[in-house]
Amino acid sequence: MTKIRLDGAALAGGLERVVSLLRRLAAGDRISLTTADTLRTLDTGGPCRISELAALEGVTQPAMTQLVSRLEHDGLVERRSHPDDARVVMVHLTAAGAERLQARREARARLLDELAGRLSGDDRDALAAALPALERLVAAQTTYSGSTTT
Amino acid sequence: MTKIRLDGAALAGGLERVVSLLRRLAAGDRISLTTADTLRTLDTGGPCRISELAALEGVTQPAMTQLVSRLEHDGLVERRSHPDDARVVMVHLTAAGAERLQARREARARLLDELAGRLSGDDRDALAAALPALERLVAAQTTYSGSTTT
DNA sequence: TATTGTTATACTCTATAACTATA
DNA sequence: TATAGTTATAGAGTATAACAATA
Repeated sequence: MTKIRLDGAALAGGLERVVSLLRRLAAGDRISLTTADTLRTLDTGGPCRISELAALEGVTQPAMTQLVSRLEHDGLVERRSHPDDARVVMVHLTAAGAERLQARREARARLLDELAGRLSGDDRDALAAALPALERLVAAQTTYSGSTTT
Repeated sequence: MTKIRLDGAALAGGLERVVSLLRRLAAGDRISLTTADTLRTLDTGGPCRISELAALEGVTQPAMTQLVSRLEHDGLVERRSHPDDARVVMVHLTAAGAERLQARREARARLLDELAGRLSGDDRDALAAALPALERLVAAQTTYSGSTTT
């Protein structure tokens, strides 16, 4: 299509704007980015221990303990014990949590559908074609983790 | 390329993951998302009044007053008076603020370059081709604003 | 009287440090 | 002794309400 080579700076700028966009779309939301992303992690990756969730979300273990406590209080997740190690707490997404996440996604999808409706057909095609690549870009980071020392 | 029609839900899911990715990349950062986005807004849109910044970032006017005070204390922005209306405070990005933003972008660009390096050439092309569309998607929202009542 | 911004106060969320329980 | 998680305390950031200055 284009001969333009992908430039990290351009990509960073584009993604930076995406964050800005989503922040504005989610402005009316009660739920914080960390909270939403934690639910998303549990949804896509399945049950997870506190320490691993903390590492994934880039917060401390105590902070994740409290976040999980809030989510548990709201009925969105459940604490369960690990069968082989009594020290470990496995966090499970509840049906209510999955529903909450789904509702949030649908609301966002409606807004994005509306925005996408203002684009040209070519633009929409370009976005649709890039989604799988975006998926793999994120996967590359997840695999990467470990030496993310700033 | 693909015949797949752009689906708001798929787009929402993809963008959701992008946020997750960038949050993790920025984990070591001192600077918050709101702070970074405020600097970005000033950089791309030029000087701006407090109330407008607050509306753009989805925070209250007092919160923006305090954020601007912190940024001013750090030398990243400057308060100047509006020539025609003495009530208005115009917030200007300083050279130091622009540098800080640039440094953050470059660090991010390096990481993204590294991640993109693990993708196939086709994937990189797809991302490069989608960036202008992404740009226009964000622009559509900016134009939109006003009736974003949840 | 309406608008722009600031100050006062309370609440949420997070980090660091100290602690408990299990391996 | 090391690991997983919790509790205690303090600090950053935000919201609501009350206020000051200008239009």
